[in-house]
Order: sequence, then C-alpha cells, then structure tokens
Amino acid sequence: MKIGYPCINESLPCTSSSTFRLASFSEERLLETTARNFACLENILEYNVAHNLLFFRMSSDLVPFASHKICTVDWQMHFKSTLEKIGRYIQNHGLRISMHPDQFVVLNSPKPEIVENSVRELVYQCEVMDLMQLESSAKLQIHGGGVYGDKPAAMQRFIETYALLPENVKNRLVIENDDRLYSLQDCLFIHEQTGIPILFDNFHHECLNNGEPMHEALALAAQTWQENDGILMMDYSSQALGERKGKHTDQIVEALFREFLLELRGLDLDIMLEIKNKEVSALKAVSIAREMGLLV
DNA sequence: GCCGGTCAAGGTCTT
DNA sequence: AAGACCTTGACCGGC
Repeated sequence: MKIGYPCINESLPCTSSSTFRLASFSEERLLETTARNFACLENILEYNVAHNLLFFRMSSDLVPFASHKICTVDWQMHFKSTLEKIGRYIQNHGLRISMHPDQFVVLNSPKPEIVENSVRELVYQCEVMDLMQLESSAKLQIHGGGVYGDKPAAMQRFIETYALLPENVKNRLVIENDDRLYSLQDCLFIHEQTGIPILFDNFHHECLNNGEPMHEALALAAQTWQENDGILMMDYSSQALGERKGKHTDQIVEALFREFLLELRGLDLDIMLEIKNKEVSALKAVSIAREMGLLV
C-alpha cells in the first residue's frame, strides 16, 4: 500500500503548476515557467520520499498550454533530460504516479472538436509520463463524461473513441466512477467493452451506487487491473459535515478513514487522499495505516 | 505591495 | 435562456 495526495504540497514554498494567461504566451515564458514547475516537482517528490508518501498525482499544468494550438514549442526535446532524471528518481524510490486531466477532457462529447481537444490533452499528459519512462502502472485518470440525455449512447461513444486512442494513451488510461453520472456499474460496463481499468473513488461511490457494500465495490474495481497496470488505485475522501452532499471534507476524518481501512480485508491498493489540506491529511493517513499494520 | 476580478477548455442543474 | 456550480490556485491589472 502507498498513500499520497494530489498535485500541491502546502508545506513547500514552490508550486509545480504555475501558469500564465494565454494572452502572455511566448516560447520564452513557456520554457521558463515549465523549468520552474519541473524543479518544484523534484522538490515535492523529495519531500514525499522523506515522509513516506509514495503515491503522487502530478499536476496537469506542468507544461502550460501544452495541448493548446498556440503551443508549437518543442518542450519534449527541451526537457528530455530533466524528465528522464525525474523518472529515474521515481523509479529508484518506488513512487506510484498518476495524472488527472480536469473536467474539460470529455471523450464522449457529441462535439468532435471537444473530443479532439480532449485527445490532445491526453496525449500531452501521457507524453510527460512516457518521457519520464514510467512503467505502465503510472496512470491517467478520467471520468466517463456527460450523459446528454441518453446514457447508453453516451457510453457507446466513450467506447468507440477509446478504441481510436493511441496505444500509449490506452496503456495508461483508467476510468474513475463519479458522484452523479457514471457509477461503478457504468464503469464496469465500459470496462467489459474496452478493458479499461477502474480507478475507485469511495466517496463518489457513497454518493452514487447500486447498493454494493464498500468491500464488494473495492473487489469489483480491483479485478479490472491487470498485472502490468499495477495494483488498484483509489481516491479517498469523505463528506464535509454540514455541507452539500458530495462536497469533500477539508481535513481527514480519522475515525472514518480507520473504518474504511477495515473494509479492505487484506486487499492491497494505493490510496490518494483527495482532501483539501493535502499532505497534512496524507501524513495522518500514513500514521493510521501504520498503526493498523497496513503500512511499514 | 495588496486586492479582487478573471482565467483555454464542459456539462448539469436550477431559476 | 441565463446563471450557478463543480473546484481552485494563481495570474495580472489596478490601486
């Protein structure tokens, strides 16, 4: 088991997702910003290794506007050795890595242009991991997309678009159950048609499910991961008390996390804490998992 | 320096 | 039809 947090480390004085306005785009600005982002990423990874946080989600903004038409800069060539160096560090320390394109990546949109842009974004994020020479257990997680008033047709479009993706993207792409539209069962249907592994989100599952108890849901998701995908990845969160249903808590609720770990019943997986205070909650999660004998 | 409006991108739900 | 919300930090212009 590895535990981690997404993108931002609030204890460090740097960010790996600095960007700029599209209007200020220039080759120089892009290279300068990207260099700073990768330098900060190295700092974050070192912090993570020092604190036994061995699962990390890299920011989508490492290379600002990389998938935008405005960007003709050969950042791949420019940062080749930097990326290889970071990749070796990840490999040497046994870090598990993911990336999570945001809400604008929608593979099943009825609008071809949106699908094209989405694929470009996936290709960019995949390239970052490819250039780092990460194993196929480093993943790119997306949601099912929209429903557009006809879920079977929408799922069919996802399946058809998936089949057309470049091989390297397919090797890394995983689908995550969401809290309103695509349940675990929907993801399982898509998995059966495509082979795509399911990244399990416990909190989304609490919000939207078909009655599967937590352990059963975990087991169903786990069996969609093949040998070369690595073990199951999951996002962990819980409800923010007194807030709208589906709102993430801003700090880990330790009792709930303990309860959740009991549901694993020996299942091995990597846990990403999708909680606002980032590494602080992740560190608490590490100590709880240690207490319970799930982590050394 | 600090503040607050704004930022590439989508979809769903409410009014 | 238009606006809010999701979720979010950081940019950037205006003071």
